[in-house]
Amino acid sequence: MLNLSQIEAFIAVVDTRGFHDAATRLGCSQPKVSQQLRKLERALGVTLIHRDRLQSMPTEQGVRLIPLARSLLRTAARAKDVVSGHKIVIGASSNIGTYLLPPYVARFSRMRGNAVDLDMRIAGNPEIADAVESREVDLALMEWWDNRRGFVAKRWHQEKMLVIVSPDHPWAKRRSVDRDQLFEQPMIGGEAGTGTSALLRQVFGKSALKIRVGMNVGSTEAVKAAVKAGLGISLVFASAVEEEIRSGLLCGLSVAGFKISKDLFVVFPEDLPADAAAHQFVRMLVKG
Amino acid sequence: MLNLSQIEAFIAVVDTRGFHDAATRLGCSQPKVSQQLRKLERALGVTLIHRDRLQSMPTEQGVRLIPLARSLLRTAARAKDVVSGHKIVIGASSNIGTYLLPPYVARFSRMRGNAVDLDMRIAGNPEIADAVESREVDLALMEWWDNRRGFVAKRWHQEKMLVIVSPDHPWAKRRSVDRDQLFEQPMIGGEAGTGTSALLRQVFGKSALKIRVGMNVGSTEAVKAAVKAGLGISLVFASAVEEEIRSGLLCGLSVAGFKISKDLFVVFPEDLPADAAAHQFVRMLVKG
DNA sequence: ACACGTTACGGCAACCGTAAGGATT
DNA sequence: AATCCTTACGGTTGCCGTAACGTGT
Repeated sequence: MLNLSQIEAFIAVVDTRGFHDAATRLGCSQPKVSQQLRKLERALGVTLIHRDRLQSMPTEQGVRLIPLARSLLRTAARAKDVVSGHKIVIGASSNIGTYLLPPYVARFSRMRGNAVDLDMRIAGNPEIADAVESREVDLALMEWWDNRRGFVAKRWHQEKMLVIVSPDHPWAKRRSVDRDQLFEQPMIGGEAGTGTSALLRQVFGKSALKIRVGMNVGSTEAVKAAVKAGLGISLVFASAVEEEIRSGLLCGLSVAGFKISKDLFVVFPEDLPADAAAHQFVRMLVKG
Repeated sequence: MLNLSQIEAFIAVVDTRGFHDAATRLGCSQPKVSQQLRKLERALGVTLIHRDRLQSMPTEQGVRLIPLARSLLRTAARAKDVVSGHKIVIGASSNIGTYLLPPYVARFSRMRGNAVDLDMRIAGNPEIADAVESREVDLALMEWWDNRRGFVAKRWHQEKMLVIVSPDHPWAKRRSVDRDQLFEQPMIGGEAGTGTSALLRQVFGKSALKIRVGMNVGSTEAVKAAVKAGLGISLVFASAVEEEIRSGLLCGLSVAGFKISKDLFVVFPEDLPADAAAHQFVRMLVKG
């Protein structure tokens, strides 16, 4: 049977790129790290770390192990909180976690006082999907969910999406833009795996295929910066640009004749007990 | 640091509702289970199992731990497959892959949860032979194997072969046909390289040479369609025509005085590790 | 008395830190 | 020589199976 302290040693070596530093971080002797690694490698039947004088690097197989290893450690670390039931971890995709979640968390904390210790994990939508599946988080607020077995997904919010342009853009003074005009402009893409292209197909049908994504900058903050700099236009959460639109740093437009909004889901395990704190959070979301 | 074998013991007790049965399942002594549980409970600072004379049940905290514990075990079990990077790929000749394999795959998936990523490759018998030799597939289910070096072939199934005719055929009402009558009719041939002609020689000896193959249509689905259309008779897997015979679309006959059945083999590399997921699949096939 | 879990004990393997060894620059 | 990992060694720990011991039916 695999041993978590071996996994911990492996991750320490990966992070510090050295056995000695890994030992320091773990607070143990360096030969112990060597031994743990060797055992793990024998158990798995592969070399995980390429030892090098300058820096020890994971092998190809080691790289494949890393995400699984981190997941194991995070899940194991949660065991204490889970049995106590007093601490819950909420996962959220970047956009949701950044622009929508904070007020809910504040409200929940006020409701429950400090009876419940609340933690958030914000990451990309695909990472959060894995995190809820492996129980690293108790529930997840997501932009897109792929119906994995054993989980419930409920729609809890419908977020309006806005086309944004810089104040120098020809459309800056307009309130809306025609579909065909929109398609002519290349768009700046944000976070991957959030289902935005699926949403566009849903709204515009086949003609959505005409949309060109000129750049993909990975995060909404980066999208906003790129649009402000006049690099192009984009489509983002209304909540994400509320501030900039009010202060005139960005201009938000709708698409004439279309209502573009994204359904947001809360996802949790089917077997989440109804009296768990996490379940109360879900009810708060879905009701109000 | 949490220990996975403690978690394993916990889950075993939860599943079997008893320390003794848990020990049996884990293949260890019962006091060991007690000890593991006590350690886990001390580590988490709570009682996880309510010991009872009749059945041991998880406490409220224990219940909360269950999903996380199962997740940990599943993830840990995946480690080996993940580093290997090889999801299991099962090769199968068309007939086997189409008519026999699916229930086995379903059963294996249930056994192993989603811990193993299973893929199938269905192609002609010769193609599958090459695929297993070049390690494109981890194991192959075949109708015929030419004893290439470095591989093990085990018989895992004996499939009954039926003569099939259309419901309009003079033999339609009969349950069996004489050998000599069979030889008079030209047969429709199916997939090449499946060893059917060798099988016929084995069953009928030299007289099998009298068999004439009037058409060769390449696949069993095509054979069935041709026979239904009254183009001739054929000899196919009983499993392949079960449905049609039940519904009267085809009639199946045996050959009087002969038992025609084809041995099916599972083929895999000699050096396939005994603990590889693919090897477990082989064991499942050969045992049950 | 029986069924089931806990406690006690002892042998043995595994762990882990110190110290020495190797390899590479 | 210096650095970094591996190997060697020995004391200690703790694991685990057998056996004895509660405890409730």
